[in-house]
Amino acid sequence: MPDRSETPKVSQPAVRRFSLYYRTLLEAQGAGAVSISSRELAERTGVTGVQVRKDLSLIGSLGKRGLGYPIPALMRELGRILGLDRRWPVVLVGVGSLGTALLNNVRFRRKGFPIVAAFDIDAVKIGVPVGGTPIYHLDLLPHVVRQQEAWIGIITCSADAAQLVCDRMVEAGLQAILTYAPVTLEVPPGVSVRQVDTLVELETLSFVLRPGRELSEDVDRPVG
Amino acid sequence: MPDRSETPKVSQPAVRRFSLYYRTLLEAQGAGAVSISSRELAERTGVTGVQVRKDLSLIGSLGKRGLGYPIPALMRELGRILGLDRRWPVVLVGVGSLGTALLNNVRFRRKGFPIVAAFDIDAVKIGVPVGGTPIYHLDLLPHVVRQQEAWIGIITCSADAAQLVCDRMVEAGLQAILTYAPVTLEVPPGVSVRQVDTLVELETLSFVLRPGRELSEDVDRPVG
DNA sequence: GGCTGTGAAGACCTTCACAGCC
DNA sequence: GGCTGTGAAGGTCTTCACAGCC
Repeated sequence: MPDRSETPKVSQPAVRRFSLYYRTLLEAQGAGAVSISSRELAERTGVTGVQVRKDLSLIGSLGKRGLGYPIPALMRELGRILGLDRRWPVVLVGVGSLGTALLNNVRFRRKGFPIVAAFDIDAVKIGVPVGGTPIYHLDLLPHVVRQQEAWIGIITCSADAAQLVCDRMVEAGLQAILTYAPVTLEVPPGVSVRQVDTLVELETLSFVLRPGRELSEDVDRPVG
Repeated sequence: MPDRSETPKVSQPAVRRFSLYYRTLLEAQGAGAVSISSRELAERTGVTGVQVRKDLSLIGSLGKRGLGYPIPALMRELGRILGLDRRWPVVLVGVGSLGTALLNNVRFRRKGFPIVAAFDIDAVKIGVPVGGTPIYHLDLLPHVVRQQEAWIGIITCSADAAQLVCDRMVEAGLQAILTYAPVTLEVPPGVSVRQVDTLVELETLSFVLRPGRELSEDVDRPVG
């Protein structure tokens, strides 16, 4: 079966690097640059130059030998592959301190991932906007998801409630979930989950620090 | 050269899974279990059974065929490998909303990673403890790091300040840094960096959601 | 029957070496 | 000289198949 898709096969690690490249290109463009070399892209993202070229060769021969890559064309392609050529409304459940921190971050809105609504079950929190985002009762989730055409949900509630919240998100039609709760979520096929867990990160660090390692060496810099 | 170390070579992905196994063992132990099968460990962490057995075989033949793995022995070994057999004091720089959220999380203290001090340069924040943690001026970092014997630092300041804060952490002697700032940090060899970036996670999700993918499929569930 | 342990195979990802273009 | 592009090699991680034990 021929691959009709315009998007080449790109691995999970490559997606993360693409995201870093895109950010760097945005900065370089803001600084007035019109093209950029794989070496500079590499230095500013913490990967090797060959890796950058290999990654970018996947999306076609955009680079000019001796010159580097044209920033506008590269951004257009990367943006298309990452799905950044549109706006992705996001909903958030769990308006605790972490949820509040995310709601106060204007970066997501600026980058095309506006948190359009947040949900909780605490009557005290409902109705009082945080960072300009309205807070609704969790029961309104399906309605708002449909109305706003949201596909992505963020879970910032307690570990105890996370699976229940996840189930309701799936029920409401969300197909991608980013969770900060320290539990493994079960989802039906077709739904993507990403988990951010600070404790796991700290334990990864204590692993490299623990006595017994022969020599300190750089740990790679995955984007977490 | 013979490997005198008691710790087998364990890959980065394996470390993350070990962390998940450890958490699950803790839960199972709390529920009164004394042994656990690879299948159950697998289901509760979202990895495959073979993967669990392969991982655990690295640390010696602790399992009993037909019975599963003895929880206490397994936890002891995993804990030793992850470096959880001691307490790791942590310092944090940047008492904004994200920093505050982390300071209010009691989980880190309970799990052996107490945030013993936080730092900022905003006079309004200095001196007012958050979540029981004292807030000092950034200039005191080296002193507190030495006094508390901290090795791990968390960066929750703005992107602009992150590299400077990172440099001061390294100067103060920290060897492991967990950063939430969306910039690639440069550190000397011997210092480990982990980065958590919500926007990169969201872009990873928009990648799987973008139109053009032939069929929805599960994205693996890496832990942050 | 249920379960662990492990060499071999496979899939995946990165690095190397070098060809090719400006 | 500077830089990109890419097949081949190398390395790492996961899955398979099945042996072995309770």
